Amino acid sequence: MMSSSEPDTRVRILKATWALLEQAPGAPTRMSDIAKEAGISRQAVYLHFPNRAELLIATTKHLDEVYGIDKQIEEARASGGARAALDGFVEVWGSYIPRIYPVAKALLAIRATDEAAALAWQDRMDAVRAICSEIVALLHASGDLSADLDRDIAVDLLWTLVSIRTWEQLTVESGWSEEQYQAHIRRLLHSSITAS
Amino acid sequence: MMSSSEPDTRVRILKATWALLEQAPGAPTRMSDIAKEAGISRQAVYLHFPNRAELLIATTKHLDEVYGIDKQIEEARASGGARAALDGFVEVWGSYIPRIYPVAKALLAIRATDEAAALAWQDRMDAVRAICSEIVALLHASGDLSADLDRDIAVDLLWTLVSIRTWEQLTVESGWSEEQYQAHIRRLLHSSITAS
DNA sequence: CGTTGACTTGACACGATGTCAAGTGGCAAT
DNA sequence: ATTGCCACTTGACATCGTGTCAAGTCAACG
Repeated sequence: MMSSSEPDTRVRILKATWALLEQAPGAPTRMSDIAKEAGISRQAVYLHFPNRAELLIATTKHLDEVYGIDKQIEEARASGGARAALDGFVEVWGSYIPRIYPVAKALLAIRATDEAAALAWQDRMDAVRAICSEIVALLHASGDLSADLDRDIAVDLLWTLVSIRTWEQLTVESGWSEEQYQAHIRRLLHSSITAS
Repeated sequence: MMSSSEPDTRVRILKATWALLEQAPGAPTRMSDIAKEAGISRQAVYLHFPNRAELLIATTKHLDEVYGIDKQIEEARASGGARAALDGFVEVWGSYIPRIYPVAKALLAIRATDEAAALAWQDRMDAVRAICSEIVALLHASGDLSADLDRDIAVDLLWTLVSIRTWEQLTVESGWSEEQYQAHIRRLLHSSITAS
């Protein structure tokens, strides 16, 4: 039987990484810590992931799968009109950010020194930007895009306002609740990128 | 003559740090690189700064002094009415960010592992927030603050929209020019936090 | 002339990543 | 039952950057 060519060790490592980062979002989280949490030796981690960066990248992908974020975003985008799509996106994405934040933060940190991590992050951000672009297109098509706003500019603006960094500043640094974040970002977007 | 109790070595180190970070905003920039750039031995750097974090902190303070940022912000705030103060702040601060960005980026990076760096950064951000708070107070006093915006919320929002992270996303990541950044942030603030 | 102080040289400890080599133990095919 | 494979373990080691320590150089200044 080759039902599972790889046993659940790989997944155990991913879950251990996730758990540790979630427990202490600021902490260093060494490879040895992760191994201990997964109940295996440090070297065994390297049998599954070539290095720390790839492990973190795999962890984010694992999270994407666990919460079917793609599907959720797709549903939000397809629901009702352009403005509803925008609001839906803010809600879905705004609920997702807090869940991935600890892992995203770690990935952002090694991005500075690791090329692969930088590319992986870039990929994710490009995906978010693509969604923003679709929403702006919807707004434009329905005449709901602010008149004095170039479409490319609107995409950049939307992408920045819903970015993880912005979320971080408003919640972690300013103490906003998840509800406050969503409500005020929604209002901010309404007043700045949609037509009055 | 004790005209200079400390010769210019300290300043040479600060300038070397600045120069290296500016040349290659993404690069690692080791202590040995800085020493070489300053034309001294690696150990000599430690005669002036206890560690990497303190060196980076001192470098940012040095930058603040070189460009008298405090004075510029003060001038902008005192010029004309509340809306003029807001615009002036965006201009002064928006011109300053690109200059300090390379050093700020390095400081942000070690913030994760270094307590002192985290505190130093916190201090700087608190100072920016204080300015945002004053501007919101001015807007409120002159009736220029958007009616459906709590004052605290407005401060957080303003602070986030003019943050270095937001600047980073719009210029470095989205390719905006300095002029585009200033113009669109100004417009964004007008449409979202001031009364129509 | 001698002392002081900034700087140099060279060595070292430490912590974390990543690599290498030699096991160990279970499970499966023949 | 024996053989061989495979995931994993154990332990050692190279590397790299930070920070420390100790001894020495050299010029200025009394």
